[in-house]
Amino acid sequence: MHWADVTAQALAHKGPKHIISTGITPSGEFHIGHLREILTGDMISRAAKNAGLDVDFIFIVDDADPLRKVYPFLHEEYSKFIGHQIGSIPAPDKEGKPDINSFENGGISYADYFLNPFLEALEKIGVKPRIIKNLNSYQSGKFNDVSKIACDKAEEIKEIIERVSGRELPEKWFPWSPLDSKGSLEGVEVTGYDFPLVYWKDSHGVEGESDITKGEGKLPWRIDWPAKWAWIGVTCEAFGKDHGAAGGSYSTGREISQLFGHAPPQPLTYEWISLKGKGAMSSSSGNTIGPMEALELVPPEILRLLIAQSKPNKAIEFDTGMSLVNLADEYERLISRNFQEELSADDLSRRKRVQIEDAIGALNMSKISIDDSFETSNVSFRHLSLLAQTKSSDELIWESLGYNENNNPSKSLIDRLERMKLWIKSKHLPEEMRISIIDNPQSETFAEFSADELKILSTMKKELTNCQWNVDDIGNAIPNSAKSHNLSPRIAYRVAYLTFMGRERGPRLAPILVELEQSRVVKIIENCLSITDS
RNA sequence: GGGCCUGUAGCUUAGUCAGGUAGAGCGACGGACUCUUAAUCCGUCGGUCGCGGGUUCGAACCCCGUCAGGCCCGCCA
Repeated sequence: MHWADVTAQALAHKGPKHIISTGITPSGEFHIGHLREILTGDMISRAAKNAGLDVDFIFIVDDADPLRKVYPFLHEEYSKFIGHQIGSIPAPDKEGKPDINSFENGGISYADYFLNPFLEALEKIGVKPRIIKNLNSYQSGKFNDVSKIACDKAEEIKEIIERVSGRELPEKWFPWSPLDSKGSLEGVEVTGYDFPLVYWKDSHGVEGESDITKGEGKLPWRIDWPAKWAWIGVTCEAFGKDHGAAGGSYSTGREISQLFGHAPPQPLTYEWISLKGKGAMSSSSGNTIGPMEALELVPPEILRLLIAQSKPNKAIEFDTGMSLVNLADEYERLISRNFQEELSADDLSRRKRVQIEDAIGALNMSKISIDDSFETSNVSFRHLSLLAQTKSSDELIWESLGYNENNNPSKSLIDRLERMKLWIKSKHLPEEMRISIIDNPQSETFAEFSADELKILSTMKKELTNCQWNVDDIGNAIPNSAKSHNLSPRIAYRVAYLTFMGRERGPRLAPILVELEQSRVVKIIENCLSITDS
């Protein structure tokens, strides 16, 4: 059973109606690590729907959180906004400076600046959550009841956090962070509470009051989270391992949730996604691949497959090179499998059955829409990469794939080609996939050539010198150079790849060679022969 | 210091909750297609299940210990 189905089954035991939640703070650029948060929730939702449950899938945008510091991608001018809520401060301009002018004239906030592109990416990936913005929720009174309970039960909450997390809270600790005289949540000391007012003194020595029913502050994270569960009615939430550890915010949250009269949600902890060889993904270090950037390179199904095929508690190492190629290949293998036939095999072991079912589950989770059927494209990722690198126009590519005026390529195939072209142009294309002709071959490559191989190379030169310069004749010339010596064409291909590309295997040579000048190709072989002669 | 998660073939992993012959995919290797060679098909190789102990007729799985990596215990999600 797919991991999402396992969670869905646990939910089914609890009741027929569920609110599945995810949440992210838009404090900087989103990356595909954030995608795991959303997709994990999305996949549970999908599995729960398949199980016949009534599901509401939500994405809480934590834009009531304060700006923690001036991140490397921000201008120093942001230092005056430290501690201010990211939903109420200006978005950065091109230089990373706060665009105060624009913000005051109805421009977007810091939080929306980072959130909006992510929402666009989500749409392409087929994720359609109900968006709940935290700051607005506080301001519109959604938190009123839970905030009152929290403040009324301050001592109980303090006891839970100190006992469960094992840390000591300050004497003056209070479960409400008021906004100070400048609009910051930092350095404010609570001096009293009389519902609905919390009295405070800030770091500038100013005293004031905060109405907890008007969003003049917020609950600290460890209370804010279970408070959201309570007022929204969250029954299931996937969260990162930072929250999942014992003594972490889920541990304290599940107890605090009871104070609000709400059963804690079904948890699912997921691991980080790291960039291969570069450690955890992190917005501040610039060590990121954004969801939009990833979507420019691969179709959304493949991004979904990345998340779907790994169990949540497994760390994912991601890179935009061969990992993506392999993932794309994996996807193509999956869609071309005949699961019904595999499942109906007589000697099917239990293990095998589970594996097939997991594969079906992962594939279903990779669909953009639940109703999508799969399109078998008949062209592999690698083949498309070859065509995109060798053909001079799209028309020639479609022609090569057998399309014509009466038989047009599908929209998704056209999209794939566009992405492939971007990928080839980008820095992400792995060397292994890049097609390059070696004009001046390295002598080491030929040191081990056998007498047979040398004979073939020599014959190949003659064949290529004399043949017509078209795909068919070139295609025949290579195997013929072996056949004329009664040798396997396989050897001729090996020789040809080593000669022209410096490797043992590769894409079909004729379509590549035909793009080069005949004299240049012959010259390459001559160069090789002169090396091997000496 | 205390706690949680992860460790299975060269790589990605299933199996751990309910102990019963370690199972896939990729790669590698070999062969076939008498040849559209990054293709397809067939086959082969490959595992002291991190390590040590214990329980058991039987342990990847349960228990104890230990090593390695990650995370939490700071209003850093």
